[in-house]
Amino acid sequence: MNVELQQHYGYLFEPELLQEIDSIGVYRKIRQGEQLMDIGEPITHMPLLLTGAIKILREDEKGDELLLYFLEKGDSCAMTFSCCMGKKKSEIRAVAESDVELLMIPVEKMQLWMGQYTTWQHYILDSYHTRMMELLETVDTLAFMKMDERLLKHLQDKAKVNHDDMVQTTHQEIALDMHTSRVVVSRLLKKLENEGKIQMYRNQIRVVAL
DNA sequence: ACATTAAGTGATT
DNA sequence: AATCACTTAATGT
Repeated sequence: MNVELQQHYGYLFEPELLQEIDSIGVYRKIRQGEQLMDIGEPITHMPLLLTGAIKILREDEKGDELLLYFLEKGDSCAMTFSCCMGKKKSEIRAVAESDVELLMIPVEKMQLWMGQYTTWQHYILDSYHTRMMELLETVDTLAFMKMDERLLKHLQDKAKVNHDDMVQTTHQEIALDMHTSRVVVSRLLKKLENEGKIQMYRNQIRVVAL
């Protein structure tokens, strides 16, 4: 049995279900920055995160991206639930935020388990709810917060999912994630640094205010 | 030493 | 807050 699986999901599922997940789930390791899923791709599997974090992005007609939320260990992607039922295509893009280990569960199995295991049912519904809440939070952030607040929140989130106050990124990358320009990011970052909330280095930012 | 990439700045809309 | 044009700084070859 996979150690990480036992560790992060052991308390959620009964032994029989864990056993099934362990034998059926396809173990995959993804390096940081690699893409797991793209917009328009059909969804065949559902990911169960074991280690690391994934960022979920939306894209507009022009190919500009916008970060929706992060997934961490113990999380799964809500989009798969709704999409795979009707054999729909993905509406989002998933990119490994850090090195990631995960188990891929075939859609058919996840449907089967819905009827077989109540713990699985709860997990799926609960996960769906959590994703929905996160989505609402990002909507709030976009609608009500100013750029400088959004920027700080983004850095804090990034620090959180990576479990490191040293965020490894460039101004350009942040700008892409937040759908703004690099110049704006640079200026706001400097402001945040003056306020003592962060410290800047090349390719790195230390988040002081967590 | 030179080229490339990241970050800083002032001006304009 | 976005864009342009340009400078400066850090890093790789």
